[in-house]
Amino acid sequence: MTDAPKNKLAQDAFLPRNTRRSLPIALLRAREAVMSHFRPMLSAHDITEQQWRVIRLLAEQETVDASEMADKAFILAPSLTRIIRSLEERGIIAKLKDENDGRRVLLKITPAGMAIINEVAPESRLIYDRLEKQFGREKIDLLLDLLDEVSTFNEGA
Amino acid sequence: MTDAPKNKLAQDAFLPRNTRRSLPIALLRAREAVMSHFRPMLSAHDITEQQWRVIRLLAEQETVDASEMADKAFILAPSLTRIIRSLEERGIIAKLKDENDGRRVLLKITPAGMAIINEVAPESRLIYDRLEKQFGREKIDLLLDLLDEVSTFNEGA
DNA sequence: GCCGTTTTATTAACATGTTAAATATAAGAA
DNA sequence: TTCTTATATTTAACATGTTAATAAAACGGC
Repeated sequence: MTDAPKNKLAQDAFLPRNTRRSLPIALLRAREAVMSHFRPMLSAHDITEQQWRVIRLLAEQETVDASEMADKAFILAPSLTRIIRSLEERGIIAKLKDENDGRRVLLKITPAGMAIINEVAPESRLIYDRLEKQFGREKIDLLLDLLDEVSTFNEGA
Repeated sequence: MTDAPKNKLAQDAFLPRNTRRSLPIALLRAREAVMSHFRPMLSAHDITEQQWRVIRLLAEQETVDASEMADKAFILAPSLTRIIRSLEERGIIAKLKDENDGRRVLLKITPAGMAIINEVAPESRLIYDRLEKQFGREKIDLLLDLLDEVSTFNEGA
């Protein structure tokens, strides 16, 4: 107890918190815990988590342009380009041209895509409801509020 | 107002919540908001976020085997294999053999790696402290507690 | 000690994340 | 109109995420 270990870093004050109390890793862990409940179901329908985010937005809104999709599904443009290409090749979504702006790509769900939505959406809802029931609605709302606050205070930096 | 739009999905009850109240996306957004403060600094030191997670754990613990590293840094084994190879090639960490178990890979920081730690750790601490000050320590603690709960209730599924 | 099983790490293959650069179209100023 | 600038998307290049398969070493029963 008298000697401190020689091989420890000198300035403990500068060391980061342990991983369980590190916000970035805690967010990663929590997200993975949640997604682990959804991934097997999505995988059974041959779609990835990100592809599902794209597809389900097209269930809510007839046509969405790529920029709005990237924003709402929180997917970076280069990833979205690849996802769109893949989903289009598989006949799940269709690309349309915007008559008013030749730069934009409009996205639309196909009947095949709608079929996937109608299969996946209820299963997804069930899983989410179960999570909500186990964890508690109020706690989830509180968590969502806090997360929203974290997401929107970037300007002060 | 009399006719509902034809092209809307029939079973609204099955549709997921909007993206701002979707836990998976909310976690993703929050994480990105936090990391956006760290990424430029890490990038200036030519390391990625994941590489930093590996490096900094080696500042706390002399030697760590790959399994423990994967667990604590929350990095999947295949990703870790590549990160270790990259960091070793750059002389930032070293691989050792475990004399008691030929399967295991032990990791150790090098002097070059230690130099990086001594540069990055204080900057990282500053950024985190600023975030903590802006957001509030109690709020962060509450958030961490909630995230930890989310991360550890997997068994019930 | 032998053999089937388990564990640890790596490899393979494909999808996505990330930044920078390129391309095409639109918008605006001169 | 013409030129410059801004915006939307794509491409390129590299890093990581993700699952399945493989390889090698350890373990356990016999």
